[in-house]
Amino acid sequence: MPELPEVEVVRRGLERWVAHRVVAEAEVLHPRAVRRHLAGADDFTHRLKGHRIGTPSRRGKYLWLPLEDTNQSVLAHLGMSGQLLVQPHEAPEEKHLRIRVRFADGLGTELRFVDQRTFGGLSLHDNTLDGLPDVIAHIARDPLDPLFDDEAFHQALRRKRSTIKRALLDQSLISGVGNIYADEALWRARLHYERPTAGFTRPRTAELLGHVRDVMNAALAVGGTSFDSLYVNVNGESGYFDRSLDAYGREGLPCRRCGTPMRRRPWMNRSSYFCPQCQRAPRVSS
DNA sequence: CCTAGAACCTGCGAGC
DNA sequence: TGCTCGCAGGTTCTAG
Repeated sequence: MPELPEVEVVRRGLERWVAHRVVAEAEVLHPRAVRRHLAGADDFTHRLKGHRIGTPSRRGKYLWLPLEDTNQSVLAHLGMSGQLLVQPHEAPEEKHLRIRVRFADGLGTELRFVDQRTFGGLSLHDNTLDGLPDVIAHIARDPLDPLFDDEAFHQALRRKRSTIKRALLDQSLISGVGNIYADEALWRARLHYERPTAGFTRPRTAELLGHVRDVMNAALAVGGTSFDSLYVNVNGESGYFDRSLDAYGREGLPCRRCGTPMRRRPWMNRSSYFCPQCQRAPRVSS
């Protein structure tokens, strides 16, 4: 479940159902799921065994499980279709089950990484001094992080010679925003996705960040966005925010503000949804 | 250095 | 019925 609210829903589930348990055995069923663990699948399983899981953390769309009494964490990225599920041992194997982790306790459940498209995966890394897996040191803080620096983000926008949606999706500037929440925040802010970032004023940046935070918090409150069974929490349940989307997926439907039919435009191998009336294209579009 | 675009995967629904 | 095409919530590498 790709974007920040969906990943945070998963993190909370792991905190409740997986934290403080000791790994008995891990099993890698598809090598691609551990490709970011450069030492390979055998090394991954060997190093997990016998360690206790600490409190799960998250930055943007990445989450990680610290291994207590080590300086390492299991890093997880869900990619486009990854799921982390807590399942009873006897539950039938999912079609795209890639990794299984069993625990040394009598709770009767195991952790499963299921991923249809295999863009996601698990890997083990050393932590930096702030307790962050070293390979994601370049990922910016996310907008729900109390230490996110609004002013630094604004200055970064001004320096870029790019457009606003590209910047929102740039995980080294601001993390956790993906295609859905970018379109939602831009609709709320009445900004066209191809607005150049260089001309952003401080109030405009502040307003946009406010909308990013509002839409993510609203989604989080109802368990995230899921259009289908691919995006679920650790118990396999869907969130409800798809009912509250104002832009994403609403091609041809009336804008909820002005009634103008919403449009979809191919953009960066995906789509951008916007209201042609409320979100006017910049005069010089590149 | 920077930015834009393609590549990486599998499956589903629409259209022929 | 069955084929092909376009599309899907992300990241990363390459070309310019």
